[in-house]
Amino acid sequence: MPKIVNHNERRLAIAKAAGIIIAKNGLEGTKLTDIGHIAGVTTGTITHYFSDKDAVLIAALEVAYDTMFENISKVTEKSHYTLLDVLTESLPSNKKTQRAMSIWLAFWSRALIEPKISKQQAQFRNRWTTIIMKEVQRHYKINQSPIPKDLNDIIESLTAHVNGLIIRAIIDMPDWPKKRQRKLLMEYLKAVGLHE
Amino acid sequence: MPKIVNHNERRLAIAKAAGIIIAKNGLEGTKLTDIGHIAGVTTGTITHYFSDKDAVLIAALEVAYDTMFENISKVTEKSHYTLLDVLTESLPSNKKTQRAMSIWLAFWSRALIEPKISKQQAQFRNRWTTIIMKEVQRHYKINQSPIPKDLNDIIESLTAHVNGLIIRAIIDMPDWPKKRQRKLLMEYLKAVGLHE
Amino acid sequence: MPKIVNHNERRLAIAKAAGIIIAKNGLEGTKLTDIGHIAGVTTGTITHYFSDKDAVLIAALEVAYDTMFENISKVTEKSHYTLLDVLTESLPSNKKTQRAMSIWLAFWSRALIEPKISKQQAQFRNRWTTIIMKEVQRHYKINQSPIPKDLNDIIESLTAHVNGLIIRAIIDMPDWPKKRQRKLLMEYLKAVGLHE
Amino acid sequence: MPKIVNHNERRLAIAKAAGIIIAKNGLEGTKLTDIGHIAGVTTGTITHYFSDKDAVLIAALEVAYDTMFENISKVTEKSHYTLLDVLTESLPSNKKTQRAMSIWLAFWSRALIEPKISKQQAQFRNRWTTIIMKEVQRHYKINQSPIPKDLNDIIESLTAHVNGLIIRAIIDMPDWPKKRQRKLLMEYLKAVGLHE
DNA sequence: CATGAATGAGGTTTCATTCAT
DNA sequence: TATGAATGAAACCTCATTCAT
Repeated sequence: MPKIVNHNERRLAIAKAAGIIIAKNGLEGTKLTDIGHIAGVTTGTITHYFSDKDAVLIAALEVAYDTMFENISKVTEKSHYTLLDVLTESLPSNKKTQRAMSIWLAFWSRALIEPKISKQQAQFRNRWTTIIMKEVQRHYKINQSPIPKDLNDIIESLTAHVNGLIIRAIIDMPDWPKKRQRKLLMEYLKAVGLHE
Repeated sequence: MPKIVNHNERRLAIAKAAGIIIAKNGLEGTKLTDIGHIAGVTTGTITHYFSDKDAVLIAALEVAYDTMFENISKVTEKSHYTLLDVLTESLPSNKKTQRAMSIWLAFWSRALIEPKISKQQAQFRNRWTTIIMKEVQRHYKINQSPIPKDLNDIIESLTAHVNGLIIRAIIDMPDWPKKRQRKLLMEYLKAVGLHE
Repeated sequence: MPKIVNHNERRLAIAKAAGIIIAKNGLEGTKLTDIGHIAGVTTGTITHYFSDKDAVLIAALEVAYDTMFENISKVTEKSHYTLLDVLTESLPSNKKTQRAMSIWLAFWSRALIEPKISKQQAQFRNRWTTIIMKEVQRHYKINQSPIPKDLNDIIESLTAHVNGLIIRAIIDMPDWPKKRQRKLLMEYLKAVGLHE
Repeated sequence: MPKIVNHNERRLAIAKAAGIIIAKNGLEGTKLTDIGHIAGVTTGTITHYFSDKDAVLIAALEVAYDTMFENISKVTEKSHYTLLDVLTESLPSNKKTQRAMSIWLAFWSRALIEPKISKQQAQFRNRWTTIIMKEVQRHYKINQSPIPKDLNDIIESLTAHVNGLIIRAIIDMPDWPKKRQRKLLMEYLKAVGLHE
């Protein structure tokens, strides 16, 4: 009988290791040997679980996505929460989310070049848009406001603003503690009628 | 007898060639040979004019920055213009600015890793903040509004929003024609009392 | 409880699968995983039945040899046949023999390097020479000709010629249909007094 | 001013080194590092002069071809020579030609797989056929014999025979000194009316 | 000063073999 | 006995940098 291992578990472990290296060294500074070193395996093992180096990187991106979505879920499962609470989870407020955002950021420029990454990003954006759309509508309902006609643009604007805050926060981390991130986000929401 | 050429001119030509390649292939897909091919020189010549590959890349980034600032200057030199007009120049509205923004985007993730790039980005941000600060104050003056106490946060929020719009526009270019970029920016400015 | 299978049967199945891959991809393009794929087993199973990759390849060569010798036997078992009939069986006239010859050809250059392969080839050649020697003597007997003194050289020359025809036929297959192969062989046999 | 080197000379030196390794280790046992070791350069230099490993191997094959054709030319430039003399030059009679033939043999099986090699071989065969055709016609003229109708088949048969002798001689070198090679070739030529 | 030929370190990837079950 | 997961050595190739002219 052959060795029995949990295929998905090992894939996940390698993907997580890849995420650590990507956040630390950037996408082009990520070497398979370094990933293997963190994961405790050799490069041969990595390519046994992934077709390609690219496949490893994409798996790391997926793990980063999942981290964000899980955080959002944790909030929306509660009985009382505001749109601000949901969106705050999308900001790099703690070490874990910071790393997830760094990984995410690392892929942006590559998405411009490689269609495979571009598709992956688009898929993620759709997931995010769907969630936010639902939460924004919930906000209007709770506040008994009518749903605006240009809802799509409101969502796009909100998305852009959150993206912008993420970048600013990640790049100038010391100047952007969690409180400030949340405060600026709140000001924006107030201004566009999404907080009260 | 060596060819006599203008040192700075050749540096600029190489930096521009580098920008073309970065916008096309991304930062990690940029090879000195490709840059040389565009600039009509070989790698030996490039490293003769630049200490390092990194120096070439940074020069390309500076050229991209200059493009943006020049565009802004063109607007502010006019007699009548609004804050919206100024900020619109910072969006990837035409081929040239799109390329400049792509280059800029390519450097973000690297700024997280390399202090040299990080410093360069910070320097650029300061320049930008200074300009925008002045223009925002001009807006309040023209509209005879008092200058808010949290001016810094307003600038930061504005910066974040513009950054976010740039990313969204570059990554999903076909869905983001110039008009839509400007419209969404205007909505934001109205919401935060920086337009009309 | 392990599966109960016939050891020799599985070895043969794997060797045949190896032959298919060798004919298709050449000796250096032959991977154990591909052989396993054809045979419906994994590499672990292959190396369980064979000491070595080389052992698998040699087994494939043996199968190819056996194909040729079986074909010859089928002819010599008949009551009436000529030397030409026997030799024709050694030419790549149909799909099956073509594959056998391709496998055989693949091993030639390796025989120059590896003594193990070289020995195998020598052994095969001896078997072939013995058969041909017998058939040539039968030819002289039937035609009531005296046996020439330089019989060995005649056999060698004949062997060389057949080898040469095989190569030409395999490499330029479309130009070498069965008829032409047989015709050219016949011309040679006539010229050296081994036909009619 | 850049370094000045003779590009073709260095390519040739590397190709020759490749030929030495191919003859010694076979095609799949040929590593770029070994070639570099013989040529006194590193792998980087090799790939600077050749696009690919394949390109190096093909260059080695071309050098082997040229060796054979040069030997033939040396004979045909003399005032008196026979067809046997010409063909003898195509046999692996000395160390140098033995190596050339070993290289040639190494490529046969690969020609079945790779079209690039196949084309190269076809090109070589055409060159050889042209030469031999001319020499065979010269033979008939000198001997005042009419040119047979099936000249093409005669050439093909002759080619096949020479190929066969080459293989036999290379594989069982100790048993095939130059004299024996020439003797067997002569017997064949006599038998088909191409010697006297 | 200016160039491009040459370098070689190091990364990804392949694949026969090993070993735990 | 039989299997397939895991390994890791080694090969090719890329490309920034160096150096001779």
